[in-house]
Amino acid sequence: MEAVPSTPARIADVAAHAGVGIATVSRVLNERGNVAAATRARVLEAIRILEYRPSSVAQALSLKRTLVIGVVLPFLTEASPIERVRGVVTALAASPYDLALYDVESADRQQRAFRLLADAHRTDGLLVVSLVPPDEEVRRLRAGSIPCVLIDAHHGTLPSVVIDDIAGGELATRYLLELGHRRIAFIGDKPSDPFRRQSSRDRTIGYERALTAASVPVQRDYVREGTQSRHLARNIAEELLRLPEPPSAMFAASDVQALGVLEAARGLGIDVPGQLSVIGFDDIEIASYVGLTTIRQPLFESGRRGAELLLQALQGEPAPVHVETLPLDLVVRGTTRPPR
Amino acid sequence: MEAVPSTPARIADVAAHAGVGIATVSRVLNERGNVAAATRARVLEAIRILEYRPSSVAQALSLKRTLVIGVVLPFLTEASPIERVRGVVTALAASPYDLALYDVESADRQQRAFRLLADAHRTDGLLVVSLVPPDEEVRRLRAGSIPCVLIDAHHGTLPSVVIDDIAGGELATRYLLELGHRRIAFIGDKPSDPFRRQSSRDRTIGYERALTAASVPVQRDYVREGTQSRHLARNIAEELLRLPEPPSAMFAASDVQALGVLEAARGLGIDVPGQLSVIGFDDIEIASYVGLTTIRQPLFESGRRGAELLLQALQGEPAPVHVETLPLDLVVRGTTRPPR
DNA sequence: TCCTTCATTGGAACCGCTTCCAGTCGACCA
DNA sequence: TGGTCGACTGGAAGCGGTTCCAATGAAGGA
Repeated sequence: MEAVPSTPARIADVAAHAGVGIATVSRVLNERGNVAAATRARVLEAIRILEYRPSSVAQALSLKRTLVIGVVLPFLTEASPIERVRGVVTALAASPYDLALYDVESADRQQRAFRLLADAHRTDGLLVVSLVPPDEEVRRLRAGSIPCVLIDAHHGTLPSVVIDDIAGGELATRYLLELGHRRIAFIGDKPSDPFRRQSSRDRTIGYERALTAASVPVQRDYVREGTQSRHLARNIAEELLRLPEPPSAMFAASDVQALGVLEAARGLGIDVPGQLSVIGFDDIEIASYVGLTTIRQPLFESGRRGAELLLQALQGEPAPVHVETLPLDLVVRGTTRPPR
Repeated sequence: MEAVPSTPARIADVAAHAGVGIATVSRVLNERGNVAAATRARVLEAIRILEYRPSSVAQALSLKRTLVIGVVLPFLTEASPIERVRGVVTALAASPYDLALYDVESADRQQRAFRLLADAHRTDGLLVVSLVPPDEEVRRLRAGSIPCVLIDAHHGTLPSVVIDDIAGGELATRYLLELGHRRIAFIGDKPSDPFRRQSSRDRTIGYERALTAASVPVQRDYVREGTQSRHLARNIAEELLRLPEPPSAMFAASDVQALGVLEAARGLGIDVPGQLSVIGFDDIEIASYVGLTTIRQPLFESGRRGAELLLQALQGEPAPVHVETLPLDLVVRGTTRPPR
């Protein structure tokens, strides 16, 4: 039985044990070649005996890279960001990079996270989800030459992976229009939300555009906003359904909100899709369970793709500041039907 | 306008700019005191001008701590681990620690993750979720004196945060028995799953124990196993419902599986809870939406608590190898009712 | 007035690894 | 057989911090 040292071995210990210089050990470790087979064997044996593992911290300092990729995102609470993270994890699995997660629920957390990450040392690259880093931090990142890819967000000088939210809003709305609906309500994010997603606003634009294209006037009281929560969406939907002239269809800017709508309808004894059609956005896991008609956006894929772009940039490839737009699909399930 | 240096400033730059030694800058940075107010001001000014941020990598090397906590977990795919991670994130938010995420979907990923983490340098502490690290790695962690807390898993020599799965299984089953059910089926995880959770097996034990206590014989063909997926659970539930003498109630080892059961019932036109009662386990977000009766386990809390214990250990407090058992609650909603 | 005390300060060692660079030495060629 | 070449090898200089320790000098006490 080989003795286990009480303190982890350092490269010098290995060198001493093998009777070689530390440079040689390093060469063996990094397969730099130029090491005699016999020497190599002795070193490997010493490594085995001492259970030596190089300190990644020391390597990071020496090589000026950490092999860590930071992922900054708000709303870890929700289903869709999680799907994106899964995509990132998958893409990173085959790489030597670790993933550090920064959830920013509040504005100051956000501040802190970016500050931390822009310190040019903690991570080699950054993936920012559904958030636009302040210009100041973008400048810092650039100064530290830390590549950064945005997912579900736009910035003039950063590559990003997005969907066309306007088109998505149009797609959903047009579908409802084609079914014959004319009284179509929209439930999106609240503009006052500091984290308000651009995406929600764009979906609103798409919604209005589709209505206009179909010569259906946009009614102010059919366009409502709450935060990304089922509960709030439910309240809003209830209000809408109690209107003198309630909508015959609702387009929610996210599936989570659509669930709130369904709940409201259920609570009020309103049949879906008999009396009310509902369409969501995202196609999260539960959507298929509930049979929700929705616009599918490739969440998992967005994370994977973003991570791939970042890895490329990390490889030194000249990752152009390009915007990659992922496709959207209308997924028709059971919550939509022509109006009576 | 102050010039922004092209390359990030190092502590020596600050020292030079302020006309002091680097030791003094470090003292200011770490508020070690013993620095004249005027000197301090000059240093701070230099830091501001140069936009200096200490390199955490260099600090890590020098201080022998990384300020990173690793979280290892399988099934990032699923709702419940995510809830736990949220708890961890919350607990860590107030601390100076970052969170590195290691998702282990396969056995070799698992191997790799533990290997990486036990290298004694990458993280200061480890949180392992729903997984038991191999003894070999536990030894390594101990050798590197990296504290480790288990969540939803047991190990003789490591502190952990768990629930009493046996009691949970009993609680669910007893409730069904009290409603008057006698033909109660159980759907759990497959034993052949390499990641199979101990928890599922324990719930089975609780299930059997409750039946036995009520003098209801355990029927082999009422106890089924699949993996943690809605789809498989659905298939299994369909089989059960097609039995000559189908169960009047089903206890699923997780809410996700319970959803599969509900789906099966819906597909077969079987009314829940009219003809079939269903109870799940976990109380994930959707459960309340669907109105699923379930056993609530504090997922978020488990992550928070685990992180707290780890932080304590990191503070040098003698974290005893204790097992913290979190409480379970029966949450009665709409999917259970006495049999006809 | 001289010495001790103590707040300040900076030099230098060290954390553990990579790598440049110079030195060794046997092999091969003319 | 002398010289050149090239495969190996190890010393030492960073990477960017922290901190021990000695040095400086002004203030306080005898």
